[in-house]
Order: sequence, then structure tokens, then C-alpha cells
Amino acid sequence: MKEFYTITELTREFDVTTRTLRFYEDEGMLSPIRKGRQRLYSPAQRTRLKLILRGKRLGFSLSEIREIVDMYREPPGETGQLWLLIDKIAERRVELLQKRHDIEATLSDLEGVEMGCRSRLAQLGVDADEL
Amino acid sequence: MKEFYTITELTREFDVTTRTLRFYEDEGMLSPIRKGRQRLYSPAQRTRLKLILRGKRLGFSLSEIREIVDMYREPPGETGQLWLLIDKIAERRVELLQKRHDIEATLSDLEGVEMGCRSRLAQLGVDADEL
DNA sequence: GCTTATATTGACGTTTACGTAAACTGCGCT
DNA sequence: AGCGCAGTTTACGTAAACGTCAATATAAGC
Repeated sequence: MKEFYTITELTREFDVTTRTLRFYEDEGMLSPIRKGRQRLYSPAQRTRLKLILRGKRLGFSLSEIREIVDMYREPPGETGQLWLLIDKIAERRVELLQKRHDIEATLSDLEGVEMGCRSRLAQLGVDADEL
Repeated sequence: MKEFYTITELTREFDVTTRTLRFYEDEGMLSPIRKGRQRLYSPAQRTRLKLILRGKRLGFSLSEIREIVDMYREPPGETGQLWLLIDKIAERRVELLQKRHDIEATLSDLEGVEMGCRSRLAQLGVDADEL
């Protein structure tokens, strides 16, 4: 495991542009250290990036992703804040379960469409055989 | 089951604005009939809207959603087109499985965070008991 | 028939999430 | 020393997906 990654290494690994990584930095989502002016990303930053991209794939906005990723830090020290965090987690969980449900529905819909296609193909095949 | 829905009925049911519905119409995603100038949405249109919103929740863009929803129409009559459609379905399925995988990962991450919170709470509770 | 609520079209504005171009800077190599 | 390549900042541009008026029309309730 490397100690640091350059910006282009990350762009290649995750298929994002440098612009994107710098944008995430401006937004406070990433904070690579600097060697001079150059950015160097630690494995921890690389992991954060992975989390960000995972959030993107799930259709979360950057501010939502920020909230989610922020949850992964050290838990707060105060009881009230802890309960608040647990609440937020519950909310996110509801969203995620909804999304999962939507996925299952879409998958089964697509399966239905494919079945239709295949039976249509079979029918065309028979028609062709009959000629 | 009603025969037609007005625009505001749909906005209330699905918590979207009229602007959104008209925008979807401009984009060719919905095509309500008209009673004079007024829009009336059939149950079929309502179902299309449901599909659109489901796609949105999954983070698909409108053009992606358009592609997906278009799949639900009558399957094409030509063999080549049928295979093409089957191909597209396979692609979408890959995406959906990826999303589902991402969801599982996020859910288990969140569970981990919550466990951390709860043990921290327990610890604080003990500390309090000891005072 | 008059008001009130609901609709419509048109047009410009806004936010998010980057793209893209310009103008440097600094390292590695020959 | 010169070249190329990777990296940097600054700043304006853009596509998607609506928001937000304004002006007007129609429908519904009393």
C-alpha cells in the first residue's frame, strides 16, 4: 500500500478528472497534503474519495455525501450529539432501504421486459422455421 | 381507480411541483391529454410519472430514465432490435447491481457507526453512574 | 355574475457539478 | 540549457433540472 498518491494516479484509478478532485477539495470534501504546491493524497484521502464516488453512484448530492462521510469520523463526545447522529443515521437508512426497494422493482421490471423480448424472439424463430 | 388526474392532484400525491410536471412534458417524458387547455393525466401517465420518480431516486438522469421507461413499451418487431434491447437491459442490470452493492456497503458502514455511537453512549452512561 | 382558486404559457433566474481555456511553475531528462 | 510533462491557480462557461416571476385564462363555489 503506497503512502501517497498523486492527483493523476487517482484520476486514472477512479476515472475522474483533476478538475473534479480539485473541486472536491474546494468543497472541503478532500484535503490532500502539499509537497510544495503539489497535492499528495494519503490512503485515508483515497478512501474518502471512494466514499464520495460511492455516494455519487447512489445519486446523493455532494452536500448529502458530505453529511454521510462526516459520520465516519470520531463519534461526538456529548450525549445529545450522539443521539442526533443516531437519528441522522436512521434517516439515511430509510433512504437507502427505499433505494434498494426501487432497485429490486426496477430489476424485476427489466426481467419482465427481457422475457417479453425472448418470447418475441422465439416466436420470430418459429415463424422463420415455418417458411 | 380514477379515470383522470389533474396536475395538482399529482403534485400532491407525489410531492412534485407543477413546474416539474410541465418540464417532464416538454422533455417528452409525459403526454397528458387536454380538456381545453387543461392537462389531464390518465392512470397510465400516472404510472409513467411513478417510474420517472423511481428513476430519480436511484440517481438516474432524465435521459437515462427516458431510455429505461422507453423499454417498457411494446418490444420491437425486428430480431436485431430485440437483441439490442436485451443488451441495453443487461447494461442497466449491471448498473443496478452495482448500486445495490453500494447500498449494502453503505448500510453496513452506517450500522458500524451506530454501534460506535451506542457503545460510546453506554460508556458515558457508566461514567455518569460512577459519579 | 362575481370572487376565489386553479391553470396556462413564456421567459428569465438559479443551483449543482463540474468543463475548459489561459497563463504559469517546477521536475526529470538529454 | 532546452524540452516535455505533470501540476497549479484563476476564471469564465455550461448542461441539467428545475425555481420563480408575470400576465392571462378558465373553472368552481356561493
